[in-house]
Parts: sequence; C-alpha cells; structure tokens
Amino acid sequence: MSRKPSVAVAEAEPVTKSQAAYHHGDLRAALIAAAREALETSRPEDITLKSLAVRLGVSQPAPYRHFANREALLAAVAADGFVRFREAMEAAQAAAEGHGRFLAAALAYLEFGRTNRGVYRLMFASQLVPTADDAPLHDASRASFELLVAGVAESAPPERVQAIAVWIWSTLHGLVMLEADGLLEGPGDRPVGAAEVVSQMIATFAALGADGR
Amino acid sequence: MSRKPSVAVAEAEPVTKSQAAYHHGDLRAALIAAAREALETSRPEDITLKSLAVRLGVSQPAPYRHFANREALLAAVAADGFVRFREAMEAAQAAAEGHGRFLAAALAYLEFGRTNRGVYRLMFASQLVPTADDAPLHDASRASFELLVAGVAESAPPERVQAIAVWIWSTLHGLVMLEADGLLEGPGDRPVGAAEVVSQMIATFAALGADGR
DNA sequence: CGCGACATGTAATGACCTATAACTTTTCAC
DNA sequence: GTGAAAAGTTATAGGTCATTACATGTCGCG
Repeated sequence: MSRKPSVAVAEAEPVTKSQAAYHHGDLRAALIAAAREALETSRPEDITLKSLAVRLGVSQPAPYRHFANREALLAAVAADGFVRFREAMEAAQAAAEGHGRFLAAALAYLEFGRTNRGVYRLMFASQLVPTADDAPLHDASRASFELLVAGVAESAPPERVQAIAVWIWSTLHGLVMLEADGLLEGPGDRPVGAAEVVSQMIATFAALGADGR
Repeated sequence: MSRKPSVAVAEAEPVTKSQAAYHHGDLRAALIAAAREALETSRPEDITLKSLAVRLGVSQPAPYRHFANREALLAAVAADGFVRFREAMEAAQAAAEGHGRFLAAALAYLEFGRTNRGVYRLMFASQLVPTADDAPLHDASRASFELLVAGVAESAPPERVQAIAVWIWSTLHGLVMLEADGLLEGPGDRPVGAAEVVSQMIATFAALGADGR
C-alpha cells in the first residue's frame, strides 16, 4: 500500500515507466479492481486474497508481493474509493450552477453510495485498521467534511455551522447506510427514496434561511 | 437461535424450568453476553466461537450445542440487542412528559448506540444473514421505525410524514455510525457532539411547526 | 550483448478457526 | 432407580491466512 496512487483500471494503459505488463500486467491494480467488484456482493470479511488470486489467474501468495496482508489490500481499496468519491463530488458540483450545487453534491453523494455500496461501507464504516497509522483514511473523510462545512458557512449563522454540517453529513451517511442494508425498502405503505429525503432537507433549510433563523 | 428470548445475564437467577445450572450454568446466555462484550472492542468477523468458548472455560465445540454456527450466535446477539434497544427507547419515553418525549427518545437512541457500539452495528449495519430467513431482524428494526413514524405523524403534514421520519432516522443512524467510527471526534475546531445535532434538529422542527409548513 | 540486481510469481508449510462425528457425563422424567 | 435426552469432551477433517524458501522473467549497465 502507498507505493503508487493506485491506478486501478489495469489492462489499457502501458505505463511509461514500464512498470506494467509483466507476468500478469498490473496485478496490484487488478487486485484492487477485483476486490472492489467483490465488495458489492460480498462482505469485506468474506473476501479472501486466495479467491481474488485465483480469479485473476495467479497463485495464492502472489498478492502478498503487493500487499502486506488482506487488510492492506482493503485499505488500498478504501483509499482508492476516497479518490473516486472526491472526484464524483467535484464533478457534480462543477456541473451545477449557484444554488443547485448543493443539491447536486448531495445527490452525487447518494449516488456514489448506491453504486459503490461495498466500498462506501469500507470507507466509512468498517473499523479498518482501527489503531494502525492508516490515518489517511480518516483524514480523507474529514477533508470531504470540511468541504461541506465551507458550503454551509455561506448561508448559516456561524455558531450553528458545525452542528448543521454534521447534521447534513449524518443524514447523507445514514441514508446511504440504511439503503445499503435494505432498510428503506419496505416500511409499509410507500417506500421513501433517499432522494426524497434530501429534497425535504433542502426545502427545510431553504425555509429556515428565509427566516434568517 | 430463537429457542428462548435469550435471558443473557447468566449467573444469578436459577430459572424455574431448571434449564440453567448444569455443567456451565447457562452456556447459551453466557455466550451471548460474552459476544456482546467482545463486540465492543472487536469486529464481528474477529469474534471466534473458539475464543468465546475458551474464555468461558468450556471446550471449543461446546457452543455448537447451542448455535448452529458463528452466524447464528451473532444473529442471537442482534436479536437480543433489539429487545434491549426497544426497552431503552420505551423507558426513555415513559420517563419524559409530553413534548420532551421525542427529545428523550432521540437521546436514548444515541445513548444506546454509544454504549452498544458493536451490537448496534451488528443490528443495523452488518449484512447479517443477507439472504437467510432471519427476516425477524429487519422486522424488528422496522418496528422501531414505525414507532417513529407514529410520533412524527402527530405534528407534521401527512404527505411529509414519511420523508421526515426517514430523515430523522437517517440522522440518528448516521450520528451513531459516525460516532462509532470516531469520525465526529476531531473535525478541527471544536468537536460537535451528537447531542448538539439532535438539539439543532429539534429546534429546526419546532420552528417549522410554528410556521405550519 | 550478456550478466547481475531486482521485481514478480510459485511451491511448500505452519498456525488458526470452523464444523462434524463419536463418545462420555450429567440431569430429569417417570 | 433407570432409561433417555441434553450438555460437553476428545478427535479429526477441511479451509484460509500468512510466511519462508525458491524459481523466473525483465531491465540496467558495462
């Protein structure tokens, strides 16, 4: 972990420094990609380095050339996920204008969580290396949060910025997690979509903003 | 799983049906209690039936007399957790009066999550037996949600009850999960406590209610 | 152009956990 | 009391993680 910024998609690009295209091609990136796929259908603890190795056609201990252990691979997947997450958020914000940017970012957040269920869980809720020095993971999530704080600061009383920002983050995080676990699906009458909640949230804050409260 | 409502605390009560006090006492309940403890410091996948057995002074395969496999034990812990969760929520509501009941319940929710970190995660966010027939777990969580919906229905326009209820649930769930993973601790300036967010949330809804919006 | 260093992958192995099977001991019902 | 079932134990098979020692392909450098 941490030797390269994790290029991820393997097969295509013949890296200039001739690091790729060897026995396998780029086993490190291939492992990350395979793990990310597997995470969408399996729990992190069920992902075995052996199965990934077999699926990629290499021997069982081959991955250990690139990752110290299973945790290290998962940490790399998470780190890679944070890069993609940030990209998705920035792209969404860039595509929208003025007031709609916040809505766009929030929906992008949900969309990322929906289409990267396993990776999202790994990123934010998996007690990965709880005591190790992989603080980069927490730092990355905190960086995303700071972005949110900055946005909130534009239109909320200073002493409430933090609380409101945490509220929004909790809402989005909670929505993604609940949806990922299928808990939003059938609450009886009519299933409430996460997007609907976000709409409600934005409408509420808009109404509050009008009040200046 | 599901033979008894899982009495949990072993040593004390000589059950009338003389089910307890045998070789170990009540291994089933002791296993659940030990697992619950272990969950607060270890991840679910790191909890081994063997270590629990050894810690309780019985042989390694002894737990299999009470649980089909490791997952079954965890499912029992989760089921037991839902019982405790419901009790905590009801106790909190019963202790408060009128308007304060909602705040009390919300704080009790956070408190349960804070003091039962591992069990909470297991209950709501662990993909336990994803395809099996352990629907009781999802049912239990949904029952808690229905309680919330009923509360919201008292003071919100009917067409928004569902969205607001999901919003509140997401907020609480998100807060508990973020706090459990230590992501709320040091966002820079001053750490925002989960309770502070709940206060903000209730104040917001109170302001909205006044507007009748 | 060929040789050595290094990166990459393989084979063999040990430790640990799950789960089952067969056997033993304790308790309860009658 | 005596049988039968429940609870636990020893023994064992199978699978995964992770390490060690070894083999092989690639590239830099003279």
